[in-house]
Amino acid sequence: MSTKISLDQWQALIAVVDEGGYAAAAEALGKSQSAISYAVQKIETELGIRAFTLEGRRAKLTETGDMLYRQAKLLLEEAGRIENSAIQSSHGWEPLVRLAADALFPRQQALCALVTLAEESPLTRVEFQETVLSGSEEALLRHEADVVVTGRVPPGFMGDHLMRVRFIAVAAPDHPLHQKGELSLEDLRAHRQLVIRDSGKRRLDSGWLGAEQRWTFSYGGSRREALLRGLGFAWAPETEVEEDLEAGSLKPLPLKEGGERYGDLYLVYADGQYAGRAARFLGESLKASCRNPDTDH
Amino acid sequence: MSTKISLDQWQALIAVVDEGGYAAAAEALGKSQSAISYAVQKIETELGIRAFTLEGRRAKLTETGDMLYRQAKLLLEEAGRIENSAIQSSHGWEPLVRLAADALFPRQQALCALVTLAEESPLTRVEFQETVLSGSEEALLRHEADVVVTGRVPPGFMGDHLMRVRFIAVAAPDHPLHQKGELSLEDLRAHRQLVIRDSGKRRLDSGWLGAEQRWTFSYGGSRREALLRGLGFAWAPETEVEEDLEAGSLKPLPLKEGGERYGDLYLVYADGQYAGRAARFLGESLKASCRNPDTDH
DNA sequence: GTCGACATATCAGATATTTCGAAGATATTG
DNA sequence: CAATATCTTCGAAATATCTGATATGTCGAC
Repeated sequence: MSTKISLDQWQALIAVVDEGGYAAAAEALGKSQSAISYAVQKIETELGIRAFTLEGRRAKLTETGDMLYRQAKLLLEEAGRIENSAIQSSHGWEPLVRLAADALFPRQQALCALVTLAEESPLTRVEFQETVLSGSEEALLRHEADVVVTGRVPPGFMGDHLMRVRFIAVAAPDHPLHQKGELSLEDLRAHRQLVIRDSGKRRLDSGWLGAEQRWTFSYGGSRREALLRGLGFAWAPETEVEEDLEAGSLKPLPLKEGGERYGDLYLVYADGQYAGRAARFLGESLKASCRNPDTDH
Repeated sequence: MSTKISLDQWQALIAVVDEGGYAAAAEALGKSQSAISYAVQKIETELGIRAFTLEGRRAKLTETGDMLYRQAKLLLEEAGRIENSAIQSSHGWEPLVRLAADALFPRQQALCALVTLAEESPLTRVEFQETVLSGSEEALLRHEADVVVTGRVPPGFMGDHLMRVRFIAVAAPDHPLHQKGELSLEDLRAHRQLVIRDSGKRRLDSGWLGAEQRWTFSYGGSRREALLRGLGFAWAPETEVEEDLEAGSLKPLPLKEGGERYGDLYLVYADGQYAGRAARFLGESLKASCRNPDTDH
């Protein structure tokens, strides 16, 4: 493997782009302009390409330069991550754990696990991202989370089965669908379905059911509002609508067939066997909370 | 971003592991032994960890060191790739294009596109990997291919729809299923199904159909043999069994319902908009061959 | 136990690379 | 056209890395 270009050199290039100029880059990196200039030139001569062109008195990225910038940025992030994880692997708890959980996962259980973690390691900060459909997978692939609860485990990752989620079709009690007695899936097709938008960049249509009309919500809370107002029906995870069912503000649709759908959720560590101590602890807490759902608090 | 450790230092660590010792690593990198020692120590002091322990007179990786080794190896590969792609982005054709195509994709069309590429750029070498199910996705995620034909586009990648594949259930003419007249899916369940093994590390069961018995083949050719001998039935892409159907050595099963299944194939570039010239050309050829399947040769 | 072969650690000086500061080049601004 | 802003260039200085010699420690043989 060649590797003629050092990380410092890539960093110089990145700084020039991010800071908008050689001088600013030098400032940001605590070096002199000429050092930056030297580093960038070195990249250009070593690779035999031009990363910047002098557009007037301003440096402008070339097409090639843009490619290098993006890739190098990932490279540096990767390098930084390795160093951090090294430090954390020997010392105790990492300072930050990022959890990405599919919205299907009961929020209660996630919070419960986070509380358990906080009790064990109060100094570990937490970032909690709620994702929809491909969002959790994406967080994993982009290394934007350390612990992920997802419905699909991408190839190359190990997933622990966490729980099975039961979906039921629900609507407000005064919704027209509740006036018809037993329903077939065909009956649903004619009514408005309320779905939640994929939080991933690539919007996957989950295609639950080919309803003619569908309204899309970016967040479960707003969908619930719409459901309560009778604006449509939805396939919702049992746990999400439990309270509304008890309160009678939502009622399950009386489907003849296919009245239940299931989805599975898996626990995945972004760093596999090298997950940090806090990540591992959080993962175990999540698993525990799925084994004894009664001990919720 | 911290990045206290340089690529050269990581390279030293990697060489020590790969070559089995400091002295050998020095030899391999064309440096002195003390330089290696210095580099590794620098990593250890900067990160405050120990990568090696002296086990007797031999250096042995610690748990932490093992983690670093693996991650650093990826880091260096990444760095090398960036440099290469930079060089290629300005100069013409890259020297190597790696195509990973799902086995569902008609081999004829893949080869046809490769021939077109070879005519245009004879010096570009080609690596062609045939994958099954998650295998193509995995090739993409691990950056083991430049151009991928896959049934599933992982989040974060852009996929062009290439073609729709029609599956039909087939068996040899003398197979018991052909004696029964019209069949339901239930009838299939009782017979042996011949499936192709997922080529990804994580073996996904595609769960086409819950047959009680299934035999798994790692390669389509061997499954065909088994089909011809009447050892079971299979869901096969239309194009794959075309000839056998014409020759009468296989017959489609007369299913009452669900006699057809469909799968979609997408074209994905591993490097997105920065795909090399040859990769792009190959991708376009693949798309063209799907638009005019008649021009095959 | 003592010795030699082997493997890594350490040290001082040599070498290479990176950085700095100042001066130079070029384009924009008023 | 001067004043300003920005990147380049260049020699000198600072820093990091490397080398070769030597130290330390282990293993196995006798």
